Amino acid sequence: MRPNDLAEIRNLALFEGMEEENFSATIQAAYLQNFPAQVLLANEGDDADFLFIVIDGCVELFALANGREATMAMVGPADSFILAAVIKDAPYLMSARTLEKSRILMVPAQNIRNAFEKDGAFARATIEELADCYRIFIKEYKNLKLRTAVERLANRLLDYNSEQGKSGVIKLPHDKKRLAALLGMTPENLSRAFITLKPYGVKVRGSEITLNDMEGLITLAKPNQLIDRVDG
Amino acid sequence: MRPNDLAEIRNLALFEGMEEENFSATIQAAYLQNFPAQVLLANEGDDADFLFIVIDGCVELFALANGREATMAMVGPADSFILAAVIKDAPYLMSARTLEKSRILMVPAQNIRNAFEKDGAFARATIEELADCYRIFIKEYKNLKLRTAVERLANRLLDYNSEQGKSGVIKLPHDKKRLAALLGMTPENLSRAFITLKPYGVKVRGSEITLNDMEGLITLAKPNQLIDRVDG
DNA sequence: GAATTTTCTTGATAAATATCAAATAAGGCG
DNA sequence: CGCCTTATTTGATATTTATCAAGAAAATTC
Repeated sequence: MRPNDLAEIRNLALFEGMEEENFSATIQAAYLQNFPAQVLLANEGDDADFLFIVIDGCVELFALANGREATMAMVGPADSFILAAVIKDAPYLMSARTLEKSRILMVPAQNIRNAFEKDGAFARATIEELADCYRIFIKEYKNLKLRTAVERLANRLLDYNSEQGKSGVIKLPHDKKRLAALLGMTPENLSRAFITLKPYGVKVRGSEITLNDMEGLITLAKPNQLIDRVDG
Repeated sequence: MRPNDLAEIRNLALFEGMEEENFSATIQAAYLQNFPAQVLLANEGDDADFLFIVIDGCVELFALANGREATMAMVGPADSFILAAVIKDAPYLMSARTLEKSRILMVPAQNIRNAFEKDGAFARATIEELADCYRIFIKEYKNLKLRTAVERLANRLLDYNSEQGKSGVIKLPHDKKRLAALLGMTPENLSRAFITLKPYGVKVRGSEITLNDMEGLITLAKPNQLIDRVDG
């Protein structure tokens, strides 16, 4: 592992307050790996052998059942995933695949569990991290249960706009098939949802979306701090 | 607070390993309250002033948006709720109401946060509790995203059957309006879902359900350890 | 840059789910 | 018990979403 990488990892919220001794012991056992796109990192149902942390790139968390596939979340730099399974020493509830070339830190589950037994600061950081991830999923669950497909899309566009500097011009961060899966709809439906949003100033040109009527879009979307990541 | 109650609370997973000193400090500040049915205990959007723990009774967690209401979870004895908001010192993402006469322990949020700063055992118990609740919600999210309404009902019936001694005769723990909301459908749709399950040996007599064809029902439901609480 | 593959869109249709209205059943109360 | 309220079911219909089948557009490969 390069010293650069080490510093970057040390700065992750999860490891920040950890005692030096515990940090080096934990990291010594970890692997920083480069993966190409479309690699399966974890398989739903398998025992939680590793905690994963995305250093660079993008990972899709998904689940399968009854011949259907659901995208559960997209994970980017500085995000960990499947922490709860690692803590419970239980099977992963989600699978994970890289969507692009990605650098991933893999920490053996046992080391994580040892570390928060020994290190109070790490235990507290773990609590924070868990609470954060937990709240994100509660919001996603509310999103799915309380909103129609068009509303979910509208709010997601507002989120992307906020993340990308509120310029009114968005670059979709994933292809539309994946965006559809993330929003809990089919690709065909996503196309139609975009058409439904046309009267609200939403212009689609490939993966570039322009928002020309923020007022109108917000009226339709009704963004909500208790559901959305960022408020439009 | 009666000594009986105190012993009961001491045995809750969350407080079990806590140092005596921290436990009494935490509990001294807490309230054990009796509430009638239909009392709003927490309101979505409010600051997290209390961690709630159900000692007796039943509490519904729900959320509102766009004129719709979604039931998020049902909480029973020994379950805590809205722990993540308390930890993050952030607004509740869900509201909570008693469904029946209930005894609820209310611990001021600040005491919880103090306690896991000071007490390693409590921090670890908090991690476990959070991870458990988190995984339950991931499962619910998968349930909603991967299954049809009829499948969700079929699996819920199998869960209830497992919980209630696998006798093949179930007493629904909530009225059908609430069951429908919990399963993410309308009451009308729940009625029709029961009719759909009739050929699979599901007999409805009020809130008593009889399962006469477990084989068939399981074939339809395809219960899944990675979604359901208990495997049929 | 032409061919090929993949992604995205569109149209037609089907299935799932919700809504509205009314009837029925069940439970609580005087 | 009989009345009244609430919960549940049923029917008719509308809406939402999915599916299937082509096309059109983009991206990739050679």
